[in-house]
Amino acid sequence: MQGSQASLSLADSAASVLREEIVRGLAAPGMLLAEAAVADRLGVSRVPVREALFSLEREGLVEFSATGRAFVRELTPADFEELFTLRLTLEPLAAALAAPALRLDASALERNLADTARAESVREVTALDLEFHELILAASGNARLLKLWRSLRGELDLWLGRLHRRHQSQTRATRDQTVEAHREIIDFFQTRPPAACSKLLRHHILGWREWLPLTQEEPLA
Amino acid sequence: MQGSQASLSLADSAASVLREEIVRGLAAPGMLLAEAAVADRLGVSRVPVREALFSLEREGLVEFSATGRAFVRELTPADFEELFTLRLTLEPLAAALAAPALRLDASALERNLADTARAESVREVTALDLEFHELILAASGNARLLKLWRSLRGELDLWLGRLHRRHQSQTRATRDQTVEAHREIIDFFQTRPPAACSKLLRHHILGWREWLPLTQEEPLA
DNA sequence: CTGGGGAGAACGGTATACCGTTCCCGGAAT
DNA sequence: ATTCCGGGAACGGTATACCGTTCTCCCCAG
Repeated sequence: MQGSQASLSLADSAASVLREEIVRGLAAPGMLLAEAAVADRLGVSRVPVREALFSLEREGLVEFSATGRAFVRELTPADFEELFTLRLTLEPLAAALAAPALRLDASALERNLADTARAESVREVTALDLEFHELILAASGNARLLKLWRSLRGELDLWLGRLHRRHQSQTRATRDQTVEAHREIIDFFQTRPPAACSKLLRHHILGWREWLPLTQEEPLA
Repeated sequence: MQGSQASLSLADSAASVLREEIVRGLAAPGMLLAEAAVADRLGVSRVPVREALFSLEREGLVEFSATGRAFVRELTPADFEELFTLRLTLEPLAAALAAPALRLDASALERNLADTARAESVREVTALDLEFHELILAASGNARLLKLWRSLRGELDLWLGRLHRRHQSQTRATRDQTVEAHREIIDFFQTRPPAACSKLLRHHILGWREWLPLTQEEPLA
């Protein structure tokens, strides 16, 4: 599956365009996203843009000033810590809940893993990595849990994009490491009880943070 | 700081009105909330109503059909289980994170407790109860954690409103029980380590669920 | 009585326009 | 040079209008 577009509404496609621009770093952090300007640039009216901005706010990519102006989100190391803490809580829970279902059918995870093994850029690996985790959340059967996780995903994309842009990560090493770790996770789901899967996820995320090229440099202009 | 109103926007006030109607049960579950009809009724245009509906969707009080029509949320017992599971995860985490701050200053919790002791209706107790928990989330220092919890609060209000409307709960018993439990929680924060506070919150929530007059009757027309 | 089809009403998506507020920059006073 | 102030441009909040789609209900055929 690659499509996922299906966004017939201008609001959705406007959100897609802006999301892409923000995550790729084409829109500088702190930059004003004036409704009229964006609308003009995208060739639509302000209404869909307005909705798109609200969506992006929910995703954490945009923040509003007290007077209602939208800006590209600024990220601080503290923000990352918050995200990390929440992943560390939500994902092990999801793993425990999803274990029974994934024991019966881990084919979606397997497909993702196969795709990851073929990935040819860090960007691709990162996207598939997040997708892998989202599959576990989805398999948890708790729709709200998945929704909460998704509300964090935009910021995650943003962070990873910035980090990897700054540090030219090694594609091969990144990919192999990801594949190996995910392989182990799938095997756990197939053979170990839910509690073990939960703990493994926790360690996986701890390791993920360890591995990230985190530095407290300036927020990147 | 006491205000917090400041909602000059029609969108916000429209959301408030609708929220109140939904939580109080004046708007039946499944009822269509047509933009034009609501706008007409509230004496505003469709634009602010539209935004209000999106806000309420984020709060879980409204759901959209595939074609974009807004309906008052229908709740099933499974929905409640999801909420319960998430509280059971998020709140102990928040308690652990908030413990250091609350050890230094639990005055907000104390004030809430005093108010609760004076409450004269189940509705009041319930509102103050949720407020108590939200104070802990706020004290965790993790803004996103608080945001996640808040995104569940609307549904919680909705559930509790329905349950208590159906079962005429005893005000005095409810209040005394709540005060006692919250008293213990505050004391833990003052004297025990974060891990103990975390566990207590977990038990508190387990007890809360136990106590609720849950029944699998029809979804209540 | 039941199922299918069509017409009209209902509804949401979007464009455009207006208004009050906020923002920003330059000039004047210190 | 710095601060304060004012005015015009920029921006968001809202109202209104139009259009295509979806719903709904009734009528007709079986």
